[in-house]
Amino acid sequence: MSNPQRTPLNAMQQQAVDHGIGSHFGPLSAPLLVIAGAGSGKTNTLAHRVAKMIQAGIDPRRILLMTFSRRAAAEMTRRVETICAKTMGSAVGTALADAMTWAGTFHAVGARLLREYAEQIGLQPNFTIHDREDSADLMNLQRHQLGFSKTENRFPTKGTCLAIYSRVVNSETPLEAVLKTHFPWCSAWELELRKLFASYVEAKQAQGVLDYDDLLLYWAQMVADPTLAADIGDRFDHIFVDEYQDTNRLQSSILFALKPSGCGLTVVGDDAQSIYGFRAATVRNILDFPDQFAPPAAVITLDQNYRSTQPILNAANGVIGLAAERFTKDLWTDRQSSELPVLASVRDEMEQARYVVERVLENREGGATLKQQAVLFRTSSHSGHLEIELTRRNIPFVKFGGLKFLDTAHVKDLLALLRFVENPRDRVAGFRILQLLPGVGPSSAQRVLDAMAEQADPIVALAEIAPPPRAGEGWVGLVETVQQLASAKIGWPGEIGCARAWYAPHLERIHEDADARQLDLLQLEQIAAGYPSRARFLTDLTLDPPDATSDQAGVPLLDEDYLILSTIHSAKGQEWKSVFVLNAVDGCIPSDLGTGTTAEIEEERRLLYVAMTRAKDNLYLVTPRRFYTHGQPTMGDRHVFASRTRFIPTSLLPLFESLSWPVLATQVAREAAANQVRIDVGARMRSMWS
DNA sequence: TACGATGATTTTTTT
DNA sequence: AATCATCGTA
Repeated sequence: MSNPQRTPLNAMQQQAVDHGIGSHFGPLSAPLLVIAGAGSGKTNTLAHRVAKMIQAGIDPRRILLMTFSRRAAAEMTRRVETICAKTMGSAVGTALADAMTWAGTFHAVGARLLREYAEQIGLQPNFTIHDREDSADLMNLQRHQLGFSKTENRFPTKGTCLAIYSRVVNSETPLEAVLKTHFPWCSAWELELRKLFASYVEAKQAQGVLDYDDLLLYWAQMVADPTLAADIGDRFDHIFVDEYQDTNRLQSSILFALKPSGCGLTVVGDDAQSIYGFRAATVRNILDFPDQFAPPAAVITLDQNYRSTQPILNAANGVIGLAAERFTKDLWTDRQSSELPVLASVRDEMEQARYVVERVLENREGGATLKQQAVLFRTSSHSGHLEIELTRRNIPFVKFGGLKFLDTAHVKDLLALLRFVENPRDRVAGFRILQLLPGVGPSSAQRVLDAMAEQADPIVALAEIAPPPRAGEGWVGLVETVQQLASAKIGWPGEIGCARAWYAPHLERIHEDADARQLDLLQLEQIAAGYPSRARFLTDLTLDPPDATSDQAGVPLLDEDYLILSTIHSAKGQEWKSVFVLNAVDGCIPSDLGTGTTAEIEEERRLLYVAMTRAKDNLYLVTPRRFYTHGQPTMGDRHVFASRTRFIPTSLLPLFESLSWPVLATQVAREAAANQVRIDVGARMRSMWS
């Protein structure tokens, strides 16, 4: 995330910065929508606007800034600080930006407010938060309890159930409609699903547990009460929302409840970059925003791009220009270049990996560091071959998206223990921990948790319960550890060391590669040391997990150079000198899994657009002519022939430089082969007569 | 009741 | 490749 623009603000940017500030509205300006195209200096503009408000006397603690990731929030505050420091003196500027305490994701801000208001809305303040997998596990428990796991026809899996539930909540749409449009193959289960969801909600409440959706849902419910809405809304003079195209109905409901008049509201986004439809985000939020208010919100469009060269923009505009729905703008730039984006055809994914590595190294020779280059892909697994090739050639890389550190079993085990101590009614955590003991399975665990749930103090109850019959000596160790952790005698971060000491022998017993995993846990302990308390650690980690994985355990040091590998989704808001897009073929982009509706296909098109617009100087789209389908029992061959993505039809080809790699492979090979041949013509001639 | 083995079914993207 | 349900065995 370098600064794309060092020149002064352009006219439109300045207008966005100044809107409503210093007018008769005062700093509490009328609502503003900024349509900010890719690379249009959005972050910079927004940071200037925030800084200007602070300079105008607004208390930074009364500014709410909601971004898509914590990383984006941190970047924004950093920029605000720089700007303030320049104009107000560095000490003052830094102090003011430090006071921007309300910067984070919707979910993180929601969690913080809910803890504060817990008592008033009937929540226990020490609630724990379930990540996606914990939620799925709880859903699974209810699914079993209701007997849906042994229906005659297969009942939807826990993941599917959760996805349906989540969409109902986030899109504020009835179950029936959600099933019909997004999960038609589950329509027959509507009645059972309704029952399941009811029981899921009850379980969460009984256990003092919230899932991701609850953070928004409870918040929305809270501000549905006018008194509370006014109370919370008045805490903020101004609310900024970034990436507004990727918010859902629930989020916009919250926003309008906080600021019903729209005064003090700035939202920023780009309708052409809406790529989170699968999370119930709707592009309507941004398109309909102006008309929510009377008079309508002001709209300012930033369409000058400071990032990419004109040929890259031409290609990107070409792709998005074929969208079914017309978009609000075309991007343009001053950055001329004679280099067209490359469309490289390679034999298969192996060749693709080699091609990318060759180009990356070549670029490095040309002066670009590894960090200035990124490889993007639709699905996490698409980078598999590349990762192997990079490892083989000792090129360091960091991967964003896909499987994470926190999703590994051993990390989850350790966190579950801490969460169980934090909230002993959290059955998913308890279930997991209890079953780590040899001789304890689902039913023993169930019994223990039932007995704990009945008592006022579950921790005390745990010590008094008769141990499960086959739990053995491990039982005492667990009980003692839990009590010790709960007693608060050790304190934070010492507790995690204690938890790890208990877990170590189990890790040893369960996993072959215990040593490598042990290192992960040590790293977790390091991370834990940076948090003030157990509660904060658990909350922050689930809401903002470290999102990178690399070939080594842990992320390389900051001063090391490494190549970026990322899913397109995780690449949002970022930019690199050179960008490679893997598998630009039908079946990958668009993914053949979700090409049911036109809306889904359109989202895939925008995904390619997002990927292309990350590039500053060089863009390479790679298309393997065939790739191997792993897993699915495809009839006969395990590979499938691929064709160029449908989003780049022949009419767009002039915008690219098409090439095949390895260059002239067959020709070179033929020449080489011809060179190898040695025949003795003379001998043949002689033998003709013998 | 715990737990390993076997056979069937499968969605990707993330706070 | 991975997960889930069910069955057989201790």
